Amino acid sequence: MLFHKFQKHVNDALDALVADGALPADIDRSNVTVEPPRDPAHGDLATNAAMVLSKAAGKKPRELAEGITGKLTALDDVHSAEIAGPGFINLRVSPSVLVSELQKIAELGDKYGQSEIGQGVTVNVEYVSANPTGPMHMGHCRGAVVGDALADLLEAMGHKVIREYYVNDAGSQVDTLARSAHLRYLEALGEDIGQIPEGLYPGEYLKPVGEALAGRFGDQYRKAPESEWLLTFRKAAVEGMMDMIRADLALLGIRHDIFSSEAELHAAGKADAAEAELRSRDLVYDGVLEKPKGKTVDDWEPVELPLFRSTQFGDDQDRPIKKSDGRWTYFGGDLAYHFQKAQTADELIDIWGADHSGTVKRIKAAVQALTEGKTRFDVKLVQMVHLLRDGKPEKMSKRSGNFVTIADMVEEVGKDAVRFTMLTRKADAQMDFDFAKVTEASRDNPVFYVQYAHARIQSTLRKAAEEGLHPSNAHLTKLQDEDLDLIKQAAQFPRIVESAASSREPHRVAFYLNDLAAAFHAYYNLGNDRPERRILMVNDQETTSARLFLVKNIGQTIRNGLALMGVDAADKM
RNA sequence: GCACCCGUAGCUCAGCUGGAUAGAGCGCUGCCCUCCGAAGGCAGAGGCCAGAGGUUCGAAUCCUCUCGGGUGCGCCA
Repeated sequence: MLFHKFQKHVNDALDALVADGALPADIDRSNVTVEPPRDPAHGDLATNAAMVLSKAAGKKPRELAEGITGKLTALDDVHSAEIAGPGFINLRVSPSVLVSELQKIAELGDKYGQSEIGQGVTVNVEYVSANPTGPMHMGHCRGAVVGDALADLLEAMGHKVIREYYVNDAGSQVDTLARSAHLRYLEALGEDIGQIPEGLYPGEYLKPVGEALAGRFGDQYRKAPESEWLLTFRKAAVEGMMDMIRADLALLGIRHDIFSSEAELHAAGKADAAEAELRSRDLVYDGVLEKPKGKTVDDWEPVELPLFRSTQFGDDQDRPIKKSDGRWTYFGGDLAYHFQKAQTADELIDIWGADHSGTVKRIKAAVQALTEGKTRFDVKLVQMVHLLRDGKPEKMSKRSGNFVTIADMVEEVGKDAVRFTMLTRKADAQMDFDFAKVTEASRDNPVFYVQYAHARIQSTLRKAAEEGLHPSNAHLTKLQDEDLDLIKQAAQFPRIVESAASSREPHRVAFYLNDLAAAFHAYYNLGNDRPERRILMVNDQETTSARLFLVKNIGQTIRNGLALMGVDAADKM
């Protein structure tokens, strides 16, 4: 990859200066960067090496820069190296470097942009993890897309990735679900259930579950006391909900490797084991919490509970792992769950909705305590999405009556628009999702704009083929400045993917693709005013073959980027 | 009261983990289709990066405080 190549060139130049005695051998180079400058007029790449190292080297930046440029200009890959500003070294790369990068795209195909920096490191990405009490709605959507795209990115970096969903099937909300299902079961048996009572789930999505239960058990549990059917109904209802959720996720192209059940976790004694471990290290103790501040609590009574010392890790207060009735708190289970995940992965990532931001500290504390700080653990918070239609808030769904489901969204605008749009904002900023705008065929809709670029490329290739013109790498020396500039844009791709993966910010790929598409559209339009800048020129088949080769691989790059976001590339539209 | 996130052009947002004169789209002004997809492109105007301190060769970016917006804060999940 082009950037690594020049990083190496700079590094070699520094080695050479060390050999010359011009630099101390043990100098810290970790801050040396090789990046494209913000202003293209400054060249293709710039390094800050001279500025960063000047102090330790005991030399003025420009003096050091002269030594470095001296080494760099001797290289074939370097067309020119100039010192600028406070000590930047601006590099222009040789055309041959760009041409070989283009060949690289063609050679690697779908794999262009991938890397091996993640080899040998397993990352567990937990995302969605919606409660199994109803269908997926838009509140889950962004986290689902961001988590899935992040998993794709990490895989592209060579990581082994485990995509995991934590099923909260142990809490009291599952009892509520079971009772709601029982009501639907009675309904399926022909009883008039009237209004769904307050406190139960009113959604019609439970009807099929009730029918299935009626089919399975007949009227066995019609009159039976709750204690006889609750467990059975819980299990069946959760399974029904999970089937529905899996189907909803499939609409978005999302599939998890593992669904971990909270109930099974407890049944297997994992929480007990985690508690015992933490107690042995005095990180869990029995204590009484103070009355919460800032909120009036009517029924507050001080109770002794097993508490995790999360304050030792920066949390505001210690957190209970069990309730006064002896059952595990959500946190108690989550703590054990993360410990379990850490057994099979080197790094953990959780994708959470911003409404859970208050619990980040305690779970980070727990992971740090349980893994003794050895497991890297990030919680990525995904901010709220406001649904709009033509700029006006839209909260209701026609179909479900009370909330907009993922199925509604995908049905209306399509998987690609949903996924791409969810990635057009950094995750920690709130975003608007306007039903009217995400399907608009215009410049300011990035989904369309990028897909249009790809379709335009495919169309050009088709048209060329009709005229007997084909892409070929036989005459790439015919490529001129504007062609090479487009290669430069494509050559950024591996770097962008790498930075998006390491910073855990999948939206960078979306913004990059928008830039690449813009560069292509501008390139394409050059031919409007200047016939010699057209891609297809029947009287110059050599240049045409080279440009077709270029354009074809721009298409490849766009496709690869879209694939990382789980978006299909259109060949025509 | 406390914690977390956000504050960049009139509007919606980027800003590559600290780099050079802060970018893009929309909107506004003026251009480019007898010509590969104009569903596109080119050019122009538009900024005290919320504010104040600090860190350093260098800050929109890191630290502290203030202001404004959002989210959350019980043994819920």
